[in-house]
Amino acid sequence: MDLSNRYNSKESEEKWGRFWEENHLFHTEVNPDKEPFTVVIPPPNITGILHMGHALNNTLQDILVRYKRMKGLETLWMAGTDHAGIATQNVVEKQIAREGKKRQDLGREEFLKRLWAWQKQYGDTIIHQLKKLGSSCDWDRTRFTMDEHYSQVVTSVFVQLYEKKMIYRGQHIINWCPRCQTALSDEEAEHKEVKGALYHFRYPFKDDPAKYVTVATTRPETMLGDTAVAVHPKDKRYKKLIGKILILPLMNREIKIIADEYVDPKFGSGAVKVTPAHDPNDFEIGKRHDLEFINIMHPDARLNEKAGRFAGMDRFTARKEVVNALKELGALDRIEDHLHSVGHCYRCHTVVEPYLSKQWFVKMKPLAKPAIEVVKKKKIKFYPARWTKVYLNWMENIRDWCISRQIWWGHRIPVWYCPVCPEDKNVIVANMTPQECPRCHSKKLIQDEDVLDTWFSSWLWPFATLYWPQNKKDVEYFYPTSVLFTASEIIFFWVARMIMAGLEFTGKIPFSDVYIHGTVRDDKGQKMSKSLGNALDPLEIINEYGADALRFSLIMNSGQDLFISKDKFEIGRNFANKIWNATRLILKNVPDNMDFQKQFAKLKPKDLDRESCWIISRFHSTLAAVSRAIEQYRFSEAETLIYEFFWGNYCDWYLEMSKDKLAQETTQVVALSVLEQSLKMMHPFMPFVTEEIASKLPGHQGSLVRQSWPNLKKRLIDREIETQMQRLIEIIVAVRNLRKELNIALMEQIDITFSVDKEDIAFIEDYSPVLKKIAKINHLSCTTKDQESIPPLAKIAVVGTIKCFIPVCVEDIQKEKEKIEIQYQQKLAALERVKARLQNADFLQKAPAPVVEKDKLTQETLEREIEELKRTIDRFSSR
RNA sequence: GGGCGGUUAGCUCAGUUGGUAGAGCAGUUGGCUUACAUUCAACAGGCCGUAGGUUCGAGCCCUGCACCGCCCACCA
Repeated sequence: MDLSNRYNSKESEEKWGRFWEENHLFHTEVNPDKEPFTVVIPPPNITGILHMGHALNNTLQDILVRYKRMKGLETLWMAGTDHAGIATQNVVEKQIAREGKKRQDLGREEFLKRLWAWQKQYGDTIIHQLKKLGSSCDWDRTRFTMDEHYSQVVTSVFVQLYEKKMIYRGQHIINWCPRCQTALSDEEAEHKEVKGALYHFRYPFKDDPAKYVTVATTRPETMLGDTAVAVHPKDKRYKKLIGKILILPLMNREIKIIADEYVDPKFGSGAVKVTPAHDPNDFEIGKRHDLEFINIMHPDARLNEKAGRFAGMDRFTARKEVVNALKELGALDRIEDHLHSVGHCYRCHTVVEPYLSKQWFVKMKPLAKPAIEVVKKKKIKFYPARWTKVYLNWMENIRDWCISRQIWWGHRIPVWYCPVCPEDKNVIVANMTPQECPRCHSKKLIQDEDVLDTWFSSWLWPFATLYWPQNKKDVEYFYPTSVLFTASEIIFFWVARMIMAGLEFTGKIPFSDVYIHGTVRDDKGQKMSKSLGNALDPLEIINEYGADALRFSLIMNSGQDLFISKDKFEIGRNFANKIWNATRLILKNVPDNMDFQKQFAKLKPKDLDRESCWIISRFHSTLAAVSRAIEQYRFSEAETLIYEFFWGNYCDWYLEMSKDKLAQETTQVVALSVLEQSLKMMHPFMPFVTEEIASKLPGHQGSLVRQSWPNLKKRLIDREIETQMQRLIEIIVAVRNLRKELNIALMEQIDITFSVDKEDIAFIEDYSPVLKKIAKINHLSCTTKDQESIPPLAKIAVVGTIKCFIPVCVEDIQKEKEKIEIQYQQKLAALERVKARLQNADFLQKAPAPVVEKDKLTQETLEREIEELKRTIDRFSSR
């Protein structure tokens, strides 16, 4: 067979990708004879394209899934995409903004049409990209979070929770994104440390305007909505002032001094301005003291008419203006630098505003309780285990979940309001659009405008994708799923909520293992993102290096967080190429129609040479370790083992030792068998190249996908021979060392003598043929230690108890010595020159710094080299 | 404020029952040996952050400290 000396990744990826898909090799069915293994994909958002995080996440899943499939389990990897409410709506809004339009210009219906069009296009794109990566999902089952059935499940789950009184609607301070113009959950507000300022203001007393109370804030504009000042009830400084009236500057509103335990007397002045409509703590204080709630802001964060003369200003403009105005009034006490954490929208990074509004919430405490239990009882385990604590800590302090979003793209909240019935009795929650109000039979019902949080659908993913609850057969067989792969950022958003939903709705845990992998960063440690311009595009890497190279290299680096630069992908590409070329060597030498598997089965140990026994033993040792590593989710370790075995043992030593025996049938059979078994072992990691190569082996049929994982044969593991071969390798390295020292070319035949203990004579004799061949030894003599006679002028290398030496003649040594002495003198002279230059520079102080630096470096280098040469000369003299 | 992770060769990192420090890349030297220059051979390079402790023995276990990074929290 004639094969190119470079592995062509593009060609075979296209070929095998198509082959797998056309033959539905990843398709799964309920099969009572087989044990099921299920993984659900973390559904990528339909916002755009595959990034490195996806590549890592899906490679990890694919390795395990392909491994389990080969182990004979009925392995379902559920594929799909997420509608990603806010994120997708944002990108489509940007798209129509280019036409100069807003979503309101299109209207809800038209806008949603655009979104569905987007979904059609980008949903397919991302699936296509997952396929290019080699992901072996059951594509026949591909789901989308807004599929009809899936949406029904979302609705029914909402209704269920509502009926259990676990969903409620209420006025609360929520995180509001003024740009997306929607409420966010606490998790969707990312807190970042920001250098801000703490502004101290003076609020004068009504009855004595000369006196005042100092309060502090990081958001001056909110003072326009203040309705009280709070102090700690036991604070001596303020005790007698409680109940007094202050005049709120700029607004000239009378506000009372109230006492509340919340206030920390040690912070600032010990007095707090209270803005119940714009701060969660103040909101609570406001409720406790029955204060007025003044909302001073429009949804887009411009101030409203309640803000007096500041109305219409953006919040940050108003911030400056309020400070200026207070300064003019003499009410500004001081401004301090202040480091504090500020919430940002996780989708558009705008500073979120604590905002009072009416939203839907899920009561989380009752859901969290069993979800804490299952993790504490180790029904669900995190890998690495340290994430358990992170999970538990969050769950134990969980707060209610704001699930309504003021956007259009998503699952519409299944709530209708009757305009006739009174305010608190007008809510109708139903699975289907109700025809009339059950109380007053009015037919003019109005549906809630809002949609549900994206994660309110994602949390059902492990079972809703199986057509729960209708498809009992699939659910019973494939659910609970086996393991979930995700990044740590997603634990709260998704993992925790899936556990709660699984327990609440199916009564079962959704998965038993959670594998948390690292984040992909650039080589400087920054998160990869399009906006930073440091993102490496997986598709570009696939194009340039190949999908297997991408996969292999990513996993190689996946111990913790990954710091990736482009050149890291060479290791995978080179390895794929190495496998390819090893195969070329073998195929060149074996007949096309050889039934090597059958012949291998018939081989007896006595038919085999030592190298063959060794490589077979090494294969099975590696296989055992690789299987164990995969089962324990130690994927990078598994790859290292494979790499060392295939390149370091099979190619570097076995094939080198066997090259000239490849005409012999036994060698052919062993070489081919180990290759074929190795391909199977490597297939989960590098599916394309292994398929391509396997297909070229004699007698090969079909695909590796459904072949079985190599059988571990412990009796073929021979520790003894592995140790012996290790020793032999060390000896060969030592001999090569000698040649290097003596300047003898690698290919030049040499004579060598070994001086060994008596019991090692047999070892040397046994291995002498291969030793002579690999180390290019012409004449090999062996003496025992008691009668050894090493000539005085020999080069000696010691390997354990074995000494090897080559005699050398006096002239050679003399010549070499002279050469080195000349070098030594030259370097010494050079050093003197550099030193002189440096001294001169110091003295005159006019040499530019780089020159001095360079000379210093040169001096260091020279000194090191001189040291080295001196040592060499000493060695010559001691002989 | 609480919690977690890291600190090992110039760079990126392995190092799971505590037993004489490893890989890849970069570097130096030498090889076009018809499988592979996406290669082969050889070399060099580490008080394993710091101070103590446990132990016959610590990169690994315990304690303190320093620096870096991450997460959580109602830090007006």
